[in-house]
Amino acid sequence: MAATDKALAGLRQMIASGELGPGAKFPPEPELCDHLGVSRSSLREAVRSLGALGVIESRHGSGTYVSALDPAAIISRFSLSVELIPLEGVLELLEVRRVLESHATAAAAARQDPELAQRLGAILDRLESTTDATEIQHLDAEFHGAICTAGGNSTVTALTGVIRGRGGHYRIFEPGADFDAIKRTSDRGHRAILDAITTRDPAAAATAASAHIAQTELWLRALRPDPQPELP
Amino acid sequence: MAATDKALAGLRQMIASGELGPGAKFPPEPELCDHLGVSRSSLREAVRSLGALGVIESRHGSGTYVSALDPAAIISRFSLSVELIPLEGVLELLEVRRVLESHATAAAAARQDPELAQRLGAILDRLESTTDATEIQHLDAEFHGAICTAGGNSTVTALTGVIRGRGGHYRIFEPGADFDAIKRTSDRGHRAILDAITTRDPAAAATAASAHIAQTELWLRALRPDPQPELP
DNA sequence: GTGCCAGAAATGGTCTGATGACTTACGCTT
DNA sequence: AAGCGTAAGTCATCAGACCATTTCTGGCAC
Repeated sequence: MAATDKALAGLRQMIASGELGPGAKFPPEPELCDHLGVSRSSLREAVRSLGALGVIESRHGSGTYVSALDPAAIISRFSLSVELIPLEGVLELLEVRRVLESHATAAAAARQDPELAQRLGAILDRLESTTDATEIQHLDAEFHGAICTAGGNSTVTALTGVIRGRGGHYRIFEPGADFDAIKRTSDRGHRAILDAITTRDPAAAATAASAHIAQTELWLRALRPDPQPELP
Repeated sequence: MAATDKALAGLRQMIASGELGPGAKFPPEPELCDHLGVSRSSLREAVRSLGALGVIESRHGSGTYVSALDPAAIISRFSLSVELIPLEGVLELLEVRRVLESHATAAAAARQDPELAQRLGAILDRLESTTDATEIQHLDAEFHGAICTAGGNSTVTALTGVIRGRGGHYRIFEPGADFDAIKRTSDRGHRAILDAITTRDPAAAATAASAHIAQTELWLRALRPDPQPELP
C-alpha cells in the first residue's frame, strides 16, 4: 500500500476505533510518522486529505485535532467540490434540493411558530423591494435557509444550502429582457411558500416549495451557455 | 494567504474558469509550482486536498487530471467522511435517505418496467432465504440500489448509497434475541415496496419505502452502544 | 497572592534537494 | 508490421533544515 494511503488509513482507523473522539488531539507529527511508518511529507498529505473532508483540522502552533464530526459541518465542506460541478450535474443536484427542501418546508409549516412567519415576511418585504442581483441572492438564501432551519434537520439545511450556493453562481437575476418577469414569478413563489407556512398547511408548503425550485431548474436549463462561478 | 491555500485557490480557479475541463491534464508539478508561486510540498498538499474531494486525481507516472466532475462520483467520496460520523449524526442522515429514497422509489414505481420488478423479486427471494449478516447487507444494498437507479437520478442513488453504507456498519442483523422478529419485519417491508412497484403505485411505493427506512432508524436508535465501523 | 510579561518550548507550515517508481513514447530489431 | 527494450517524463517518497504561531513557564511588579 502506498505511503500516503497507509497514513490515511491509519488516521481514519484511529478515529473509527474510538481511540480519538470528536475534538480529540492527535499526537505531534513526528510521533505519528513513527507510529504509522511514513515520512512527514506523506503524513501531512494524508492529514490534508482528511482536512479537506472536514474530518480533522490542524491549528498552526497548537496541534491537529479531530473535528466535531457534525454531519452538517462535513456536508458544508462539499461546497469546495460542488462549486466546480458543471451545469449538467447541477440540474441533478437541484432535484435533490427540491425533494429535501419541500420536505423541510412542510416540516416548517407543521410547526406552530408565528415568530417564524413574521421573520420570513420581513425577509420577503426586503427581497421584493430590491433589484440588486447580489442582494436578491443573499435574501433568497436567508429565506430558504430560515425555513430549512425551522424544519429541524441541520443536515438537510446544510445540504440544501450547498446546492443553493452552487446554483447561485449562475446569475439568473441579471438585468435583461426577462428580468421583470422572472423576478415577479420568483417573488410570487416565495409568497406562496410563506402563505402555506402561515396557514400551517404542510402539504401546500411542500407543493409550493417544490414548484418554486422546479421553476429555478427551468431557468437554469435556459441558461446553459457560459457558467462562470466566482470563487471566494 | 498561506501557501497551501494559495495553491488550492489557484487550482480551483483553473477549473472554475473553464481553463481545464473534466478530464483535462494539469501541467507537471514543477511548472505548477512556478505558476502558483509555491513549493512542491505545498502544491502537493493542495492537490491531495482536491483529490480527497474527488475533484482531481493524480496518476503515478502519468500526470494529474481533472476528474469527470460527475456529481455522483463526487458524492461517493463523502463515504470517507460519513463513515466516521457518530450515531447521533447518522440518524440525521437517515432522515435524508428516507426522504430521497422514498422519492426515488416512487419514481421507480411510476416507470413501466416489468423487467425491474422481476429483478427485484429475484433479489428478495435470495434475501429472504439467508440469515448471514454480511449477505443480508449486500442484498439489501442491491435491492435499494436497483430501485434508486431506476428512479433515474444518479446523484440520489449515490447519496442514498453513502448513507446506507454508513448505517450498514451498525450490525442490526446479528444473531440475537430479536433476530427473527427483525428479519421478518425487514423482509415484509421489502415485499411491500416491491408490491407497490409491481402494481405501479407511486404513492404506495413512497409510503412503503419511507416506513421501511423509518423502521431502520428505530432499530439504530435502539443500538446506541458500541458502534464499531469497519474500514476497508 | 495576583496579574502581567518575556522567554522558552512545542507544534504545525514551508522550502529545498535527492532518489525511487511507474507510465508513456520512441526507435530499434525482427 | 509487430514486438520489445530503452529513455524520457511524471508523480511518490524520503530527509533535513528553517520559519511562524501557539502555548507553557518562570519570574517580576504590584
